[in-house]
Amino acid sequence: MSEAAKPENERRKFRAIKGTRDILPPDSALWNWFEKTARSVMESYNFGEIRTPIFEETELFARSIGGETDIVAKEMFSFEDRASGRLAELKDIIVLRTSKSSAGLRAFIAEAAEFIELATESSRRRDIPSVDEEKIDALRSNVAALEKASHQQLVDHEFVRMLSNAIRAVVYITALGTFTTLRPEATASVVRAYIEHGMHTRPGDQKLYYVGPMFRRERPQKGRYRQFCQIGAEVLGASDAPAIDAELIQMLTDLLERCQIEKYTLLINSIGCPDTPERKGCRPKYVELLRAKLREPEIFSKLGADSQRRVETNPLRVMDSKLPEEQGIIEKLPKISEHLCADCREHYEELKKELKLREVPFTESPRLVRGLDYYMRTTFEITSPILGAQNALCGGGRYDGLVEMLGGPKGIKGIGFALGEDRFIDAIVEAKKIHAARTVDVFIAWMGERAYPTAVRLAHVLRGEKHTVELPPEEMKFRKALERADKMGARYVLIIGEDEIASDMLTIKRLADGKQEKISEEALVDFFRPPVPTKEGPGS
RNA sequence: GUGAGCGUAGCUCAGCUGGUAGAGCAUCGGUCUGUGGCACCGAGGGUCGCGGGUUCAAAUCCCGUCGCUCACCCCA
Repeated sequence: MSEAAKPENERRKFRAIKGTRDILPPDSALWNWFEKTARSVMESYNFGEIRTPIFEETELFARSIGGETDIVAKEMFSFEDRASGRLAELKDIIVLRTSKSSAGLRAFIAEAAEFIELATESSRRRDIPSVDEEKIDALRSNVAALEKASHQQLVDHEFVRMLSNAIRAVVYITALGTFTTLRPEATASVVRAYIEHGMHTRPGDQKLYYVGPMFRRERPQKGRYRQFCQIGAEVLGASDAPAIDAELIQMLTDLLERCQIEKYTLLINSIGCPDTPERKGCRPKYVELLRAKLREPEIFSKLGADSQRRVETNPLRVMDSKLPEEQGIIEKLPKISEHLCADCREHYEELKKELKLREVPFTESPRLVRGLDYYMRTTFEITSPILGAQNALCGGGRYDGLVEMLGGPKGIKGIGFALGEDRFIDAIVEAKKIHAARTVDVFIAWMGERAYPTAVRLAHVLRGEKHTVELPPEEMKFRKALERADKMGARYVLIIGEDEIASDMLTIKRLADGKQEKISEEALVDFFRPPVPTKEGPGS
C-alpha cells in the first residue's frame, strides 16, 4: 500500500492533550531530585507518606472544596464510572444505533423498552444511583408512541427521527453508575482516608504528606497545567495549637532553603472562623461588614465588573483583585485582622510568636484570602517574583471543620499546604543554583568478539556496585565509542579490546583529562570505590 | 469562558513587495579499523498546522478552523 493510499487515521500524529506535558531526561532528574529533597525535609519533621487514589467520588470534592467554587463548578474532569452488565450494554446500543430499516426500528424499540424496565428495577434495588422518575416517564411515553405508531407514521422519517433522538438523549444522560472525578487537589482524599481508616485512634497528631498529579480543566498558561503535580502535607488531630501551623510553615521555608530559592515572600493572614455552635463566627460577620461597605454606591461604582460580581458571590475575593485601579479602594476597606473574635485573634497572635521563635520571616497580608471553602483562621502563601502571573509557589491554611463535615469524628482539627511542583521546578531553574543531571559513570568500549563476554560480565559487576554503566549493544569502532562516551557525558571509559584480552589487563580512561591506566580485573571494583559522587545532587 | 501574540526540519529561526523551500545546531555516515571534545566532506529529515478563496502561479495575500504561548477569570 502506498503512502498516499493510507487512511487518514493511520498517519495521524498524536500529541499530548492540552495542558499536559512530557518531562524528559535530563529534566526529569531535577524533578526526581526535588521530590527526594521534599520527602527528606518532610520526613525530618516526622511526616509519613500517604498514597491515595487519583480519582474519587465527585461528591467528595463538591462537599469539601465547595460547590460554588470554580474548581468544582467548571474545572473538574468527571466521568460516570458506569456499572457493567446488560444495562450498560443497552445504553451503548441505544445511543449508538442508527436504524433506517423497520427491523432496526423494531429492535430499537425493544431495546428501549428493556432499558426502561431494567433501569427501574436496578434503581429500586439500589444497584445504581436512583434514576430520575421524570426521565423514565418521558422515555416510556416516547417508546409507547413509537410502538403505537401507525404504518403511515413509521414511514415518516421525520417522526421516527424525532422520537428516536428524544429516546437516545434521555438514555444518554441517565446515570447508571457513580460520578467520579480526577482529583483537583488532595486534601479531600487525605481527610476521606483519615476518616475511613479511623486514623484518629492512632497516637498523636497524624502528619501526612503526598506527592502526585492533580487535574483541573483550566486554560493553560505559565505555571498552570491541566495535569500538574502537587506536593502537600496535612496535620490532623485534636490539637489546633499555633505551633503546628508554625512548624508546617517552617517546613516549607526549610525546603526553599534546600532548593536555594532565596527570592520569595511568605504571606500570612487569619480569615477568622465560620459560624458553628462552637465558634463565634467572626468571618461571616466580617464578610457582611465588607459586603455592606462594598455596596456603598461611591465604592461600588469604582469597581470593575468582576469585583462587582464578587460583592455578592464572594466579597473576600475582592481583596486580592489584580486591577491597578481598584488597589486604592482595597487599601481602605476594613481589614479582617481588625474584626477577628477574641479566640481567633489570640490564635493569630500566637502563630506570629511561634514563627518569630523559629526565625521564619513573614509578611502579614490582610488581603490573603483562600479560594477553597474549607479554610479558616490561619492562611498562608509563598510567592515568588520570578514566576509570572501564577506566582504562588505554595499555599495552605487551617480547616478545622472539614473532618466533621465529611462525616468524621467531632473535634478533629486540620491544617495543610500544597505546593505546585511545576512552579517550584521553574523557580529552582530560575534561581540557577541547582543543576541536577543524570550522568554515566562508566562507558564500556569493547572491541571484538573476544572482548564482548568480559564486557557483559563487568557491566553487571559495576551495576551491582550501583554505578551507571552504558554497554553498547553492538560493536563500535574505538574512535566512535569514545566519541559516544564523550557526548553522553561519561566520566570513565572502560576499554576492553584485543590488547586487554591478550594481556589480561583492563584500561580505564578518565574523560575529563584523558588520563588512563592499566588495571587488573580484580582491582576494578576497588578503583571505583568509594562510589562515584552523587549522580543527582546539587551541583554548583 | 474572554482577550492578545505566534504556527516553516528534532531545536532556534531565515525566506513573506506572490514564481511550489533554506541556514545554524542536533542526528547518521565518511575523512579516521586503538584514543573523544576540533575541523572538513556527505546523507537523512518538511504535503511551510489544517481547510477554503484570490491567481496562470500561494510558505507569502484574504477568510475560516485547529494548535501553541501569554494574560484575564480562578487557583498551587
